[in-house]
Amino acid sequence: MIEPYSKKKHIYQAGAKLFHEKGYAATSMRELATQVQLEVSSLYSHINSKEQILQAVCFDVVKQFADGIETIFGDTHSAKQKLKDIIELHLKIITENQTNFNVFNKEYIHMSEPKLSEFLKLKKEYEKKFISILKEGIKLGHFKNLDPVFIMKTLFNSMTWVHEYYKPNKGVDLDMINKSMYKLLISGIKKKN
Amino acid sequence: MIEPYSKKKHIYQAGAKLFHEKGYAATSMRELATQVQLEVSSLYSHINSKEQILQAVCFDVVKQFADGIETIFGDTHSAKQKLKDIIELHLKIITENQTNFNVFNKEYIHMSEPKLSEFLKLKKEYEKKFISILKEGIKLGHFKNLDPVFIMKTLFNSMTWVHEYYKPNKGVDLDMINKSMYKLLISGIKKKN
DNA sequence: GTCTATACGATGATAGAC
DNA sequence: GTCTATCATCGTATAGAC
Repeated sequence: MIEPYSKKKHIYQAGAKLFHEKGYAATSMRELATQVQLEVSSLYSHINSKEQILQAVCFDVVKQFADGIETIFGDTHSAKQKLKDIIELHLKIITENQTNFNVFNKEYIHMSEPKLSEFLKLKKEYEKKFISILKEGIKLGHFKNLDPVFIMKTLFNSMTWVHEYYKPNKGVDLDMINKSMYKLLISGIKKKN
Repeated sequence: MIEPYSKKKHIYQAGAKLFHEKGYAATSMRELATQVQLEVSSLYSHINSKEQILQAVCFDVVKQFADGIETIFGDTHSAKQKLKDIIELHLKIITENQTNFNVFNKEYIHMSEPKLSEFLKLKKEYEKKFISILKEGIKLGHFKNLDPVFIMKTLFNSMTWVHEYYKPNKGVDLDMINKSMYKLLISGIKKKN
């Protein structure tokens, strides 16, 4: 293996899993220690604090969003194509980081300052680019004339649950989810006649 | 006042607010006591446990959903009209119970058995009625032929954030949100040409 | 109903031996 | 790096005086 087995990584992953299942505040270091078969105190040879694990997860995910939107934002496609790419980006991140995305989405609030503000800043920058793409599409008359913030929030939240649905070994793959979600979000529930 | 001031109700409301702001597990009884200007021990003259507050909130909201969908399910409207009513029901519950809805949506997991199972049963029953309405609309060719579970989950989550947007004193009222959301969900982001 | 006092287990984190 | 032992604090909840 290029990447050698790392106990540190193991602790981070087990931590994220517990945060996902029970919530950050309800997860104890003792439980995490049990999961990775160490005594509690031994954890601290690998990490500095419980919150450090949360920070790593949240920043990892928010950076994936930031990088993704920067690429989309920077290229020369139409607003319509960019929106399609954004939906694809979301679904890719959510399905590829099921555990981490959930922690990012629900538990970030438990970070303390100054990390919390740093995190929120990255999130805000992402949203600004998202909104400006929506604005462009509205201006060009391709998207409905609704508040872009309203559209963005609706879109973002509409996709937050898909990790529950994603079962790649049972025939529910990313491509199928992409197509269904795109149809639903772009042209709505109503069937054309 | 018809409804006399009740310290018990005050405690429940303050509790829900804290659960909403900090999460159930991260909220302490000491903090709640401070909020309602009592000593911790005095709280227990009004409530039996912290979890009791969570239970009250979660069951209150899930019953609003259950009652609402039963009415919609039982009447003679078309599937299209029923779906419109469901969207309206969601938005009404979310905006009228901003704090409680959030706790219901994010913190229910912290209930212990057997209350948790009881709660999940009510939620499931609600979802079944929702799905059967979607199935009917699909069968009649009014809705797109997508997995009704996929549609339901997307719809539900797309609306979970609107309490952040609802500012009735600043011109953002329920009627406006209803119209925007209906447009967006039924016919999508794409503008007709 | 509210208080003071307290029970007592769980919490995140550290010290120091090996 | 891992352990045992321990710390200080906080958690929910109770007992009993007033």
